[in-house]
Order: sequence, then structure tokens, then C-alpha cells
Amino acid sequence: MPHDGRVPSASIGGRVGRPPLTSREEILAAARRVIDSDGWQRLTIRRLAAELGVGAATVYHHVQDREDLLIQLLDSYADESMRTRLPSAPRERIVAATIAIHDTLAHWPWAAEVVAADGFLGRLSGSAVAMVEAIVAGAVECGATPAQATTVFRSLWYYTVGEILVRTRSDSSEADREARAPAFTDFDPEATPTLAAIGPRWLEFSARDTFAVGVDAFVDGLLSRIADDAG
Amino acid sequence: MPHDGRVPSASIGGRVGRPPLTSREEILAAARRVIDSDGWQRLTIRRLAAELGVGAATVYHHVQDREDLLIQLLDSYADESMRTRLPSAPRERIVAATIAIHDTLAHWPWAAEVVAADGFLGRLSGSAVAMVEAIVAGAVECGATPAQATTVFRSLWYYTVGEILVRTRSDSSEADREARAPAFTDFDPEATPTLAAIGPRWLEFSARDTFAVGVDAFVDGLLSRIADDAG
DNA sequence: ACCTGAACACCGTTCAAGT
DNA sequence: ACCTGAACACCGTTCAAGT
Repeated sequence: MPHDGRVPSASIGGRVGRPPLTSREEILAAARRVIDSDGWQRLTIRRLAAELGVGAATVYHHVQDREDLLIQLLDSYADESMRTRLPSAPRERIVAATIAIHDTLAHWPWAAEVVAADGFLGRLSGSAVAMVEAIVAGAVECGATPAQATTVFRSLWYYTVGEILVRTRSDSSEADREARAPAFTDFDPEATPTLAAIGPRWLEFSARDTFAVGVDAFVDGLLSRIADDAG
Repeated sequence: MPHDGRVPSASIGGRVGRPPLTSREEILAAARRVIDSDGWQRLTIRRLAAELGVGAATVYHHVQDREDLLIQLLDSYADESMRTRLPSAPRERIVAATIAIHDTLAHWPWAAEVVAADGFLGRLSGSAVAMVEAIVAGAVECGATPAQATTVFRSLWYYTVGEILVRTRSDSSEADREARAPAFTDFDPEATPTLAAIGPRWLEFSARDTFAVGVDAFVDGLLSRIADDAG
């Protein structure tokens, strides 16, 4: 990078040099094809390059690294699928936006890998960032200070990320579950009477989707604290 | 495995064959040494075998696979560090147990990798499982049905796992953060006025530890729902 | 300006053969 | 009964050299 004001001769009169074989857009499209056909576990830089018919090193001219690729991919998915109309009442808007974020992430199991990447939130765009705005603005409308509104968002974000992560990891076959977690059905009634009493029903209870109920409860608790501070 | 009642001749008269060079206990101890000296990212089967002075394949005679190793390791840590005396009031016991689980996991950044593994909860032992019992039993004492008590635990567990995961991933250097998330400080004031108004203070707000406040709020919300159902 | 092959520095896991 | 070397089937990433 010349800092002396010289213009690289190649840039005079438009583009020169070897024409591009691929682009950021083509790479993202190819990544979606690989995930659809082979599953997200198979989305490696090498497999992606093969899908595009280029060398693996070429990919690095269009994305920084694997994490950057996954974040861009999730952001492009998120921007498409979070175009929900939100309620105007602030409390209901917070709940609806949180559920919209959750439902989007739940559709892509690999989201859990990238959702917590450093700076992920800061690289969102379009409708995804609109959901974040909806939650934070909703909290402010409910009387929160900027710091409190940020805490409301972060708390709901942790809950969402945790649910997605555990859900993803628990989506293995019944046979795997049996082999991996045989102990959960026979707890010691002396040391852990309540768990022992629940017994095998734990698995049944855990299979229920209680995310929305949890969001509702959490928002109640978070907003009641703001009222306490104000009053 | 003979199903015909024959006893393998080797088992008559005690142990025979090549004596063990290592054991499950030695492997766990070596794993801790590797993490302490080289960091948890360096804890690979090959590095671990080198630490023990055995071949990599030998490790597989004592642990099922890498995930099994990490779960056993975390469980042994957890059993040691979750020996907290809990309050007797059920609501406070739920809060204290959740915070105890969180604080234990927060000390080992690699916990996030394994905490959501399929069946992880079912393989806990000792004081770790006592914390789960404390939360579920506390909820029952507050009037929850077994299904509701399970939901209380799972909701708090998701929140805890999410916080640990995001915390771990955000613990990179300030320089990394600058490079990765430059966008978070200049949001479009038209599209996202609240985020734009918060601006660079977002990073300051996000650095605050609000986990305990969140648990308190979440438990309030979850228990109020049980009261609603009962009344 | 962009692309490439080859290399670097690794992984987890399996298995026939040895002790 | 346990251990091993070697192999299998991969990774992400870099870089000098080519077009």
C-alpha cells in the first residue's frame, strides 16, 4: 500500500490483471449449496473451494477466514428471514423480536457455532440489527436507561444463545442419547429425591419447547426491575 | 463378549496380560497439567498422550473419545468446586445454586465447548448434581409441578450456558475487538436511533457483569408464572 | 489483480501387530 | 490386557510463483 501518493500503474484506466473467477456473492451461494446437500458439518474451506471449482487458497482472497465466512453467511440468512412485523406495544415488541431472533437461529443448527463469535452482533445488518434495535428501544420505552436497556437485550440474548446451543447439541439420535445418558433415569433417591421422583419423565419434559414461555417470564422479571429503580 | 457362560481363561486367577501404563485418573491429571501450562486450546489427544509419554492410541483404551474426556474432566472440576452451602429459603436456593453453577463454569473457558454436549447433564455426579437437585426441589417447594420445575431448571440452564458461551468468545484482546467489530460504534441514526444514541457506550455496558441481576429477574418471572397457574 | 500447487503444522480415530 | 506405529481421512492457513 503506497503511502506516498503514487497511484499503482495497474489502477490507471480501470481494472487490469487477471479477471476474478469468483466473488464474495458466489462463495456465499456455494456455501449454501454445500450445507443443503452435504450438511453444515461438511462446510470446510476445502470443500467450498471444490464446489466453486477453484483452489482452496482462492477463497482467502474474498473472505478473511472461516469465521468471517460463517458470520457473513448467517447475516445474509438472518437479513432474509427476520422481516417480521412487530407489535407496537413495547413489552410485546421485546418478546416478539426475541422470538424472531430465536426462530431464525433455530433453523440453522450451525448458527450456534458462530452466534457467540467475538463481535458477531456488531457485524449484523439489515433486518437482524432491526430486531436488536426493537428490543433495546422497547426497553427504553418501558422506562429503562440506556445501560438497563442494554442489559435487557444481553440477558435475552444469553438465554437465546443457550437454548440454541443446547438444542443443537441434543439433536442426536435416540440411540446416541441412550448410550450417552443412561444415568439420567436412575438418580439416587437419598441424595437427590426430587430428580429421582421425576425419573424418566425428565426426558419427556425436556423435549417440550418452553422457549416462548421463558422469554415471557424473563421479560416480566427484567422490566419489573426497571420499574423498581424508577419508583 | 462371550454370551455362552464361558469365562475367558485370562480372567481366572486375577489379572493377566500386559500391565497398564496409565489410567483414567492419570489421564485426567495430565489433562489438567496441559491446560495449566499450554492453555485449553492445546488439549488434544496427541498432546495429552505426549504429556503421559504414551502413544495417542493408548488414550482410547481409557476414554471413549475427546468429548468423553472433556465431560469427565469438567465433572471432576465441578464436583470439587460446587461445594457451596445453599440458603434454606427455596427461592434464594434456586438463585444461589444457579450462580454456583455459573461461577464454576466461568472459571474454565473450555466449559462452553462441552457444557451443551448431548447428555452432559446426565453424566454429572457429586456436588454438581446436587446443584441441579437444589434448583428443581426449590421450584417444587415454591409450588411447581414436576414439569414446571424441570422448565425452571432448563430456562436457567439455557441462560447460564449462553452467558458462558458469549463470555468465553468475547474474551479476546482489545485489538481483536477493534478489528472485528468496528461497526458497533456507528449505527445509522435513521434506521436504529436507539443503538446509534448508545453508540460506543454499548461496549462499556456490555463489559458489566449482570449475570446475577439477570438470574434474580428470571427467577421472579418464572416463579410468578407458577403462582399464576396455582391460583 | 487474482489464482494456484505445494507446503506447514496440525487434527481425531482405527487397527493389525506386538508384548 | 494393554500398548504401539502407521495409516486414514481429513483440517485451516500461508506463500512464492504463475497468469
